[in-house]
Amino acid sequence: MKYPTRLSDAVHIMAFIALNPVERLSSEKIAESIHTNPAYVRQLMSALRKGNLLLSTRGHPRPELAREPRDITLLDAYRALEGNKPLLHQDTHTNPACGVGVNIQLALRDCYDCVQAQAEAAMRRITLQEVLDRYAARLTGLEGHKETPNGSQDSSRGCSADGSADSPEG
Amino acid sequence: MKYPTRLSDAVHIMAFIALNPVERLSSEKIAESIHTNPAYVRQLMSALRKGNLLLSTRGHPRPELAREPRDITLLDAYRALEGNKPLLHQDTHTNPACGVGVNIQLALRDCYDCVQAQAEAAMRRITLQEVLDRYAARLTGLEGHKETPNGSQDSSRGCSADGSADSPEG
DNA sequence: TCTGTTGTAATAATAAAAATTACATCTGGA
DNA sequence: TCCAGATGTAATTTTTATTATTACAACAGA
Repeated sequence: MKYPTRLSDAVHIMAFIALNPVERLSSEKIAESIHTNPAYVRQLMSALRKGNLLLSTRGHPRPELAREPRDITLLDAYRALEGNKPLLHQDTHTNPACGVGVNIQLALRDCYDCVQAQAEAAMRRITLQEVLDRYAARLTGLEGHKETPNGSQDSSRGCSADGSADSPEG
Repeated sequence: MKYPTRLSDAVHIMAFIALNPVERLSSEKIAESIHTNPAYVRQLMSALRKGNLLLSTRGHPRPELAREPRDITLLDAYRALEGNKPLLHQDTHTNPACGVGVNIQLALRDCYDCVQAQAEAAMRRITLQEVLDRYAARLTGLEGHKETPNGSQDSSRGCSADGSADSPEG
């Protein structure tokens, strides 16, 4: 760290809950898996709860997902944790006396909105179920090496970037 | 701040150079517009130079773009500044003894790669020329309120997110 | 009541980003 | 050649978002 890992940790929490629907699941137990502390886990769970993704009650170590994994998207989690915070950040401290600079940043905002929209569209297509499927595929892959064993969602959909593959700058 | 604004500042620098092809342009002058210090500007310029986006020589206050604005994409700048750093970060500090946690993060990586690919595709479609066009549109918009006055690239292309518009979580 | 847990606030520690300082090196002109 | 002004770059400090930690009231269940 210290790059933000809230989204990763939040998905971790939800996946962990989905994978342990039966047994007691305290924030301490989850924290052990993430290798962090229980209070941080509870903070993330609090955000997920406010985002209507998680159900949990005080003093009761049995958190539940509020919806089916296939109805929880990465974007849902992102919104719950980050609100409307963008992935790319403008510089809002340019010289106000320099109209050129101000307008360049404003022009950039339109462009960043494009990038944000595409990224969010991708996040909206990724469900918790897909993460779980990929997780399961990894586990079986360690022994048999099959693809998407339960395929409740098309995990092999791929994600071709319509602008073609990565090009060497030149 | 302190969200990263390197990309924004780098685009600012390139746009500023494109808009001032004639006069002397010292790093101090550019820094004035960004409202930062010359050394930071030179650091960014150094990265852009190494990315083959900028030409400049020691002691010579006349930086030039290495390519036409329409041949410089946002992704080019991103690569020059950030290399392969992703927009979303995995948590690489999960408990190694917890196979569940490890594999969840690995499953997440595949998903993040999707998001990254879409975001980069969007960045690849945005050129410096488009930023300049939007800048020009803003300036004229302040008086006449016209759209894309010089239209060297279709600035009004828009950026529909194929996953449909933003949905209220529910 | 007692133990264990959650929900939440407040504070500290960590680390990435930007700001700053310093200086060797170069250009162009006197 | 010498000087002023600039760049390129390294090193250090400051700032601040993120995570870690501490603390505790409120609640569940036995």
